[in-house]
Amino acid sequence: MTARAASERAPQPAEPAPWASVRERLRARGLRWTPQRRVLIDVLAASTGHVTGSELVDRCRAVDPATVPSTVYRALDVLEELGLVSHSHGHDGREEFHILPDAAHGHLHCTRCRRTWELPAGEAAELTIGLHDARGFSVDLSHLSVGGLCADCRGA
Amino acid sequence: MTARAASERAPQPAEPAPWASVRERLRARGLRWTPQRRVLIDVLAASTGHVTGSELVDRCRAVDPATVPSTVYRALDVLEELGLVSHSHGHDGREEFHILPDAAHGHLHCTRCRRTWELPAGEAAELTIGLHDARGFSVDLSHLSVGGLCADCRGA
DNA sequence: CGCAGTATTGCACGGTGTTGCAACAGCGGG
DNA sequence: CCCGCTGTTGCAACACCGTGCAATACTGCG
Repeated sequence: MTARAASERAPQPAEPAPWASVRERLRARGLRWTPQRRVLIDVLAASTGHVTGSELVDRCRAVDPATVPSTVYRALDVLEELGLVSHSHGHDGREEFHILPDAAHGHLHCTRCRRTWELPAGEAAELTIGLHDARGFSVDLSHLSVGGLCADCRGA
Repeated sequence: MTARAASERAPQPAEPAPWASVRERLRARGLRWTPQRRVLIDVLAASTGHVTGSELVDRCRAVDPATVPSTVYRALDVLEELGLVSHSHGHDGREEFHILPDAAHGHLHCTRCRRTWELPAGEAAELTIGLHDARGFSVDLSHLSVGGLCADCRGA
């Protein structure tokens, strides 16, 4: 039966370390563990990459139809403080949440095809360092979102 | 005085060339000159720097109480195509319009004090060139908005 | 000057997020 | 095991912005 080769990230209910400790992390801050937050955590644990706010609201509603948007958004604020998600604004100003940011990075999004890519810190280093030296400005890479045309769309 | 050095593009107050020719520029494209657009142009000509969409709506309403938001936003779209304004998204995803962009440039905004600064193309050159070379991605500088902490707020 | 054609307007409605507030419910203590 | 403190929720209302659609009014033309 599938032996121990389970390390191959397969059927995985996706519930690794970070999410498991959320409850304790909340308690440690005097914050509370509620059914609504549990739902959101479940949804997040089952998602990856980028999601918009309303998308998360929808998914939560799928689990618990009684879900209310404001609660989800407020819960996301809390989780952002814990560093479990980060958000930035897409081309249209809509919120995009980034789940479990493994490393600070920005985003690149094509104005035409709307695809997005991650922008590792390294590629933005000269900008961040330059601004830091020249102006004392400390860039928040996770909120950085660079718009433009991707290679494919430039061709067209 | 200052002789022919007039080439130094400065003296005009708030109603220089660009706005005066808007009507012709619209006509040249088969677009129309309407009272609503005139109001917006007046408002824009009297403003400088950055303004949010709703701020413009308010100012237009001050001139003509019958102003409707959707009309203003659509007019702004048109003016953006003419290159008279450009917009980007502020820290909160709200639209920020930049009037009469003299040169492509991005924005820097402090997450704490909410002040914003312009980011001249030069300072972002390494980023834009780097992305162009490495990924064939062509950055749209005018939509670039970099968040973070300004020197003052970093101190605090 | 009046007409026809089409760009625009106004309006109503939809989507995404935020906020104030009263009621509720975790969580620790007695 | 019940109590109370305080963090949270749900609701309702609001703000900002976009869009579909029918009515309107610029514009160029005859």
